[in-house]
Formats: sequence, structure tokens, C-alpha cells
Amino acid sequence: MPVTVRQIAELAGVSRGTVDRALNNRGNVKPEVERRIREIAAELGYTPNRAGKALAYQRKDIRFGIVVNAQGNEFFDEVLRGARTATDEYADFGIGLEIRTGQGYDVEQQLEQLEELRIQRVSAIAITPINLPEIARKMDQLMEEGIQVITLNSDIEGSRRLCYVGCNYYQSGVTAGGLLRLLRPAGVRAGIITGSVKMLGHNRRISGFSDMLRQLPDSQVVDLAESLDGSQIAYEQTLAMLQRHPDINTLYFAAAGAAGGARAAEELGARLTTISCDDTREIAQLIRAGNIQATVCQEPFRQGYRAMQILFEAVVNGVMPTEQYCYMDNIIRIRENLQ
Amino acid sequence: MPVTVRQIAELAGVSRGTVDRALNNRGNVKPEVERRIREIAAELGYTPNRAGKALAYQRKDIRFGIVVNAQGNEFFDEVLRGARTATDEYADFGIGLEIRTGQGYDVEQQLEQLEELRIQRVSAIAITPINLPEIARKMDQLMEEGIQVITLNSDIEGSRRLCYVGCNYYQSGVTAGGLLRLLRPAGVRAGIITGSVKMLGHNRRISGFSDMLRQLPDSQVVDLAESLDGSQIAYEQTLAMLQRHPDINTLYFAAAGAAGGARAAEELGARLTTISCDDTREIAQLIRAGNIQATVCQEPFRQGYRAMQILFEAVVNGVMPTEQYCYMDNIIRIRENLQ
DNA sequence: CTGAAAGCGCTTACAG
DNA sequence: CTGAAAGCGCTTACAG
Repeated sequence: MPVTVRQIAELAGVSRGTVDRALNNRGNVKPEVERRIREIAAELGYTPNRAGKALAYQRKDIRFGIVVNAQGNEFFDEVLRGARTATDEYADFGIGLEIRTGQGYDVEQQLEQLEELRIQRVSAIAITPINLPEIARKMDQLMEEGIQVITLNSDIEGSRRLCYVGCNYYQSGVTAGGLLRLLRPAGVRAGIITGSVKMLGHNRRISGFSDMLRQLPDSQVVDLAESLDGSQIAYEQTLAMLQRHPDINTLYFAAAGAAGGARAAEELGARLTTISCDDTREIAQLIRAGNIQATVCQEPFRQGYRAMQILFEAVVNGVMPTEQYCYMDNIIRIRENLQ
Repeated sequence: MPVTVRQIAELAGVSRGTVDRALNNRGNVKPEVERRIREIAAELGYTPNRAGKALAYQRKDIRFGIVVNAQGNEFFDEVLRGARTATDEYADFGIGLEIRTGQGYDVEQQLEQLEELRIQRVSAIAITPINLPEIARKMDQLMEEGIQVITLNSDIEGSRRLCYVGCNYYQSGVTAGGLLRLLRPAGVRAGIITGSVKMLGHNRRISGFSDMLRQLPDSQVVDLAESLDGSQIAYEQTLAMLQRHPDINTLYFAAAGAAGGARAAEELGARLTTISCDDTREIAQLIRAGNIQATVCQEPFRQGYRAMQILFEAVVNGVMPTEQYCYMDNIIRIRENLQ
């Protein structure tokens, strides 16, 4: 039989209210009483019953906030769906979710959104931050006020955020390179189309990919271009790149824009091996059509879901994440195991 | 604000107990009263609060049973870990888990284990059944007594089990074939080592694999052998097969035994492409060593987890699975994205 | 600093 | 066939 607050109270010779105050750091307990209660709880291996807790939480008004910097984007829709699924499961705790989405890289907007959530008194926030000091400072300010903050899908430098939840970008690049180890054993001459060289995640992917290629015989990165996540720019950049370097036999799309790039390759009649990231509808079509051979995905749904789980543990159970990085799995999809 | 039993009771002009009886088919409610209560609940979009439910369930003694036919097997350990994780999360409902493991294909033992669980009055069972009519009959007998039964990892013919949770074996074979489409573009001449031709799942994998190869240029299945899931037999069978057919350029392990097979290939100095299933420690080592190029996994943890979720929904919320087949994802792993 | 009591939503044994 | 009351485990506003 699991241990309850009532049993601890009886053993300690105090009321249940006092046990609650002692175990949840609510103050107003004589130090030695608190120590005794903690000892008894530890000895009996007490873990609070979530159902009891949930019921009592009904009377509170707890909300989490989520700030993602990519409005109406298929990938982030999936992240948000994961977050909503988690908070729906926590609905019995009466936990709500405030969603703020942004477009482009508008720092002012993101600062405002954080401030809005602060005013709305959310208990915790998961954010896809723009990697700038102003944002890091604002995040730390919220942390100081007791709002738990974690980063989601992209990380930020110089902040005290609890942890990062998202893609292991470096490993994602290594995995893309590993696929080429198998698909291009005679040697890889790769053109990389990234989103932006300002994006931490994209760069980490490129590092992993390049490091991997360095280990393969007769393989190298030949050229690199930016798509700014746009299909038309990707088309133009890829076209120019393939014309510059007729020896390229492989394209690696480290971000969005694969559709335009694939079109360019097709127009030139180039017989390339093409690896991309994620499995948006567009990517899936290109895989079915044979323009992309494989794609490395990052479990967007689970990113949102895990983020909310971590916030829940921190806010409701006071259990902080022990790891700084909560990485998703790198999922390889080819035509035959698309979902 | 979510709707509660209390609100429905007030609107219907009855007590909360009556609402409970009406909505949960406990009988003893006048038909027209029941109808009115149901109407009100539907109109307000009532969904029971899980926390309240959980707390009330504390006083019941609910246990699920799980019968897996593979004692001390690394793969099934992972399935069991998933099942335990789920029931631990349901611990607040006071739900326990009775585990029965068996070895080999001992029908009598499995029948006994089912009977044991019946006597222990479990509410639901997930089973990896031996595919024989006696087992199907026993499962149906339990269903008639109100015990919810689902199949886990392998299915059975001719039973009324609620649903199957596990690998999509056919798709797993197709995915293995798809990998060869990319790794052996010049044509696949495959030797297949299966576990047993009596195993439904293994056969489905072989079907998927063969169907896929039929679509590839200059590709075919050259030979097939059984390992009976043993490494030594796999070694002998693979050795003989490769000697019989020096033209084989590909090995597909549709079940356990890959280690022995890989050893045989290495001894003959054959330069083969090798695809396996699952990612046990042994398989992972062979992938790292370069003996296996890729493996197709089936989310064993999630199989156990989902099975318990489905039983929970059926027993606690009375919600039966709508789909007959709950398939896992086919996860491709290569050296670079091993876990 | 501490206790008694009420309440979160659902279920059930009991009385009628 | 129905209602009133108690209880599951946790939290909190209130009184002292």
C-alpha cells in the first residue's frame, strides 16, 4: 500500500496540514518538526498521489505559456499539437496553455510576448528563442520572478533556462552523413543548402554532417548556400551551385527549402543523392517522387509533449530537470516507412 | 470550466449517485431518467475528471495481466519496461500488474498462465499468444467472463481479442527491402534467415520484403533458411546458404540470430549488405563493427506502454479501441543514430 | 508555528 | 429505483 500524508502525520504526531507544509517548503514549520517529517517520508519512500494532488489543484489557476517563432508552419503545428496533448492530459490539474506564435525574427515581438505571459501570470514558459542577449536577459528576469523557463527546438546562449528540449542538431547532421556512407560508398561530393548561417541549429547540423564526411573516403563538402527557408531562393541557389560545381553528386538540405532545390536538380537532369530534414507534406511528396532519398526527422510532436511534461514536473512537483539537454531521437525515413 | 457530475445532477434534478449510475451503465435507473441524464451530459460535453475518478478507484483492487512468451529476452524486457512504466503512471488509480513469462512454445504453460490470471481476477490481459486454437478458445472464454484481452507483439487467428498492438511486420519487411533499393541499386540477390516458418510475424516480414524486391530491377530472393532464433543454427544455415549460392549479395535477418549469420559471412569473406530487425545489444555491436548496415526496429517500449493504455481505457473508462490494429513505427537505425 | 475543517470530482455501501 | 453520506489523498483559508 502506498504511503499517504495521513500516515506520515500520524507517525510524526502532527496534522496533515503540517506534513504538507513541511514536504512542500511552504514555510511556517518548526525546523526540527520539519526534519522529522522529512525523515519519516524518506524512510517510508513517500511519493505524493498524483490524483489527490490533481484534485486539490482544481481550485488553482495554473497556466503554462509557449512561445514559438514560426506562425502557421507545418512543423511547429506538430510541436504545438504535442504541447496541447500534454496539457489536455493535465487538464485534470486544471492546467491551461497560452500560445504565442511569431513570424520571422522579430525581437521586439518576442520580448512583448514574454511580457504578456508574465502579466498573465503563467507559471512556466517553453520558448523557441531568438538567439540574442535581449531575449536571454528577459528570460532570466522571468526566472528570477519564479517563472520556470525552458527552450524548445532552438537553444539560446547566456541564459539560465532550466533546460533545452529539442533536436540534437549535430547528431542529425552526423546521421545524414551516415546515410551517405551507405548510399554513396564511392565518395560524396556534397552541396549543402542551409536555412541561414545565423541559425545555431542549422550550423550544428552542418558541423555534424561535415565531420562525418571527413571520415568517409574521397568525400567532401564542395559548397554551401543559404535558402532563408524559402523555396524560390533555394531553387536559385541550388541551380547556381550545381552549375558552378558539376562534380556535386549529393545535396544536403539542412533546413527548409528542399522543394525548390529538388526542382533545380531535376531541371539540370542531375543524378544526385539528396538528403533532407523533417517530413513535412512537401518533403514526403519529394520522397515519394524519388527526388529525395531519405530524410532525418526530429519528433516534433514529442518535442512539444516533453516540454510540457518537464514544465509540469517543475511547477507541480517541484522536480527540476536533471539534464541540461533533452534530445529527441533522429528518425530516418525513406519512401517505405513514411507515415 | 469543465462540467462535473454535480452540475449534471442539478440540471437533471437528481442526485450525483444517480448520474453516476446512469452514465456508467450500472443499472437501477429509470429508463427515462437515464435518457435525460445522458442528454444533458452529451449537451454539456461532459468528460469525467480523471483525477476524481482515480481517487475513487483507490478503494478498488484492479490489476492487469501480461503474458509474454519469451523469458529473459532483451527485446521483451523492453516491452515489459514499457508496460510497467504505464501501470506506474496509473498507480494513482491503484492499478497493479501481474507478469507471466514463458519460454519456448509451451501451450500448456500459456493456458495455465491465463487460468492463473483469471483466478487472480485481473480485469484485463495483454498476451503474446502462441498461434493455436486452444489459446484462442481460452482467450475468448476470458472475454466472455468480462476480462478484456488484447494481443501484444504477435497476433492470433480466430479470437475475439479487442485488438492487436505491435509491429507492422509486413511494413517492416517492406522497409528492409526499401533500404536495399537504396543500398544495392544494381540489384539484390537476397538470402533470408528467418526465425521459424511457423511464426506469423516472421512470415509477414518475408512477404513484405519479397514483394518489395519484386519491384526492384534485377532483384530476387535466392534462398531462405530457419535459425529457430538461435545464433549457432543461424551460423550453420548461413554458411551453408552462402556456399550453395555464391551469387548472394544481401542477407536479411527477419528474426533473431543475426550474430551467428554475420560470423558465417565474415568467415567466408563475403562482401554482403546485411539488414536485420530490432536493436538488441548484439545487433548494435554488429552495426558498430560494420557487419550489419541497417536494422529495422519496432518500438518495443511503446508496445508495452500502448498495450496498458488501451487496457486502461477499456477497463476504467469503458472506451474500447476503435482500430483492430495498433501498429508501431518502423524505425531505421544505422551506426550513426543508434541509441 | 500548528490544527481542524472544508473542498476538489467521482464512486459506493447503505437505507429507504 | 433513488438519495444522503462517506471516502479516496492532497491543499488551503482560517482560527488560534
